[in-house]
Amino acid sequence: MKLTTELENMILHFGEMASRWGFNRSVGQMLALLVFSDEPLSADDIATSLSISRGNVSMALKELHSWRLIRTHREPGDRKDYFLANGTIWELAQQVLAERKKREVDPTLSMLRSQLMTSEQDDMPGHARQQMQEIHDLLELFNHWFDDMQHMKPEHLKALMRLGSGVGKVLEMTDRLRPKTKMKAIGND
Amino acid sequence: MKLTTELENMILHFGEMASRWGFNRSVGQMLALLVFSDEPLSADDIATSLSISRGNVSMALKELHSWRLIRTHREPGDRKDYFLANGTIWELAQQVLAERKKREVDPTLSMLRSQLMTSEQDDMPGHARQQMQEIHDLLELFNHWFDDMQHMKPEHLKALMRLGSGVGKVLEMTDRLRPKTKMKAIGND
DNA sequence: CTAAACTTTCAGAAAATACTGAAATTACGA
DNA sequence: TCGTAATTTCAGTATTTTCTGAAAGTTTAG
Repeated sequence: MKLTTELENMILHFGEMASRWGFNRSVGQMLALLVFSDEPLSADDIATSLSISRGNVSMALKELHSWRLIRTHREPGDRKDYFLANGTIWELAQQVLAERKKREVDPTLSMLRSQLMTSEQDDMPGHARQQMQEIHDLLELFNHWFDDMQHMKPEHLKALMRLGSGVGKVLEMTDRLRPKTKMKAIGND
Repeated sequence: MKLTTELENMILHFGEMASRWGFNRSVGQMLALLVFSDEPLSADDIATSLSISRGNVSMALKELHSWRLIRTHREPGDRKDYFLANGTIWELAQQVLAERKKREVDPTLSMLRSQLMTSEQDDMPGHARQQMQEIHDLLELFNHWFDDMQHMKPEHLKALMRLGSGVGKVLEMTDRLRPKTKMKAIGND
């Protein structure tokens, strides 16, 4: 696996961005390498291409598996494992977002939920409790919305995104035309 | 600023989550403290409440300012600066997302853009170039959509999120009724 | 202008995170 | 089942990130 300078630069860039995306440099570089490779690569291929240790590759592969971003391919009569990206770019992005939601949102939501449940009329200042409720409600809204979006067909989701805020206009109009539907929450400012 | 155990726990939680949200523990704790406080706090108040050094507070305040998450309040006849959260929870969340987009998406998008512009018919493998194009298109779509959403009124945006994937149904229906609008991209799978 | 009150900076220390490589373990073909 | 090829683990090391506290800088009342 000889890399051109340009591909190499792109892989290095993904390595540098990795920590901002929730994983470490090696994981980022390896994901890029596998996404850009048109054939599955062995762990040794990866270690050689990126000049990192075999042990590091093994740990990073585990991490990538746990994010469901790669899968293993086995060649009959060959003991080696070969690895490749687990789906299209769109699917990988969905997977990353889902995993990040799980790590970045869910723990806080559950902490807020239990806090707001248990403490009834505490010695906690009213303003603090109110702010916690706001954060809770925002995260809950986000969570439901996100789950819903994840279940939409990619093509529908893409079309919806392309429509952008235009969707608001369409819904307002629809609402005016059909005031008995559940969309009536729109336009109440 | 004496903290109750429960408030304290919540602040510690925000500190632990901070690194996943793009800042460090002190910044996370301080943001939580200021969000939950019903009055502006001085740098010394903060250092005392959180048991961290004055220097650390100063650096974290700079960071919070750069994210536009706090603002400074000055009391006439008092030399101290006092700090408070810069808006509602919703506004703070928007601000965090905007800043994260800037740090997590924009650099990669511009790198991909220049790569795809300059290299015409390179020695770069076709599959790699194709994948880069896919990532580029996805990030561009996301960026436009995100900008659009940011310009919507919070109440409209909340209503839209509450509607969830229901919006797809509404649009499909609207589309069937009004096939000449630009929403016709919906439903082509 | 001076001095006290407050804030910022930054070198070094501490803590957290990532990486290496050799040893242990596992998986496979014969 | 055995031997070997491959993978995983993890203790030790290296690197990166964060934090401290003292010194330098800034602001303001008098």
